[in-house]
Amino acid sequence: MVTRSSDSSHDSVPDMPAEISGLRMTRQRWEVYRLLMEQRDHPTANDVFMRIKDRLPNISLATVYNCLEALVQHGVIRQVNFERESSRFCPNLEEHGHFHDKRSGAIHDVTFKPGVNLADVLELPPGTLITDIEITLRGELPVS
Amino acid sequence: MVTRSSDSSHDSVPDMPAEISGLRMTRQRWEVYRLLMEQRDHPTANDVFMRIKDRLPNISLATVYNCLEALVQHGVIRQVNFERESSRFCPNLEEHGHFHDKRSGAIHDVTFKPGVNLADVLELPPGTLITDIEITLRGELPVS
DNA sequence: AATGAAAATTAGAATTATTCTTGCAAGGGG
DNA sequence: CCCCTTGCAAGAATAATTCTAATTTTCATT
Repeated sequence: MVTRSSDSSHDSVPDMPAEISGLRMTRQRWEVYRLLMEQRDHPTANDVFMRIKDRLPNISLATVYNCLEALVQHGVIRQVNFERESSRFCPNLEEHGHFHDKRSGAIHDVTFKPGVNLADVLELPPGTLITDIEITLRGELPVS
Repeated sequence: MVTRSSDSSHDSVPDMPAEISGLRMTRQRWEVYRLLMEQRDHPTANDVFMRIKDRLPNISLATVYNCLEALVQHGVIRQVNFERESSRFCPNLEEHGHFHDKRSGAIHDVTFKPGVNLADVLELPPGTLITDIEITLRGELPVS
């Protein structure tokens, strides 16, 4: 009978670092972060809550919200909103938008073509400081 | 003492049409629509509710929501979301995004530079059908 | 290892924007 | 004028998120 070793040197799960981007790591924050990195399908807070119960059976939903907020505020993950639906969370820190495929319900990351800078294609007064951009698209991917 | 004439021929307020874009006009829908056209500062449903009480003292907030929803669904106005804040409403039907100025709190419409088509600058599988695009920016306009 | 302050977690209550329900009113076609 | 559909009002209900208060953990320091 094989059981999970408490010695992490023989599996692929990385050890929890003391902090990420200045955010002190706790067991809960780490597991939330790890889950997002491993399942990059833009889960909601409640999705995270349900999925994480395997590893942290006693975690509360409020803690999931707290962890997600802390990770967002330290720039480790991004929060994504579609209309008025529940917020979703995304570990992709590259500049990108999100495409919501009406057929499958899935959300896909969308990048700009090489060399394109969004600020360059918009009519903005010179000197405008852009701190954050959010692009969301809805539609249907080709059936292929 | 000058009072508002019940004969509309001498002021600039347009008469209520029977319908707009296939949506049957009612007094409530018309006043909501007119308010949005006249005050293009992206009000929330509650803003509309408070502002419209002059003209329709008995309107209910639920009716404001219903009217806004009907107008949105008939493509007469657009619904705009910033993060998880209350939805805002916008009578500008041109393709445009929204810039939220952190300094003043105001929201400004932002258009693309001439000739730019967003679908052309994004990496999307050929054949993707885009039905809706939402672009929101946050930052600071120059002090000027 | 014990101590104490600061930070994090938990459970559940509270909040807020929005939607739903129900009964009534309006209005337009026959 | 009557019927039937549609819209409106008022308040209840819902759902996502945030807040509160009490405990627990962490971590620096003794």
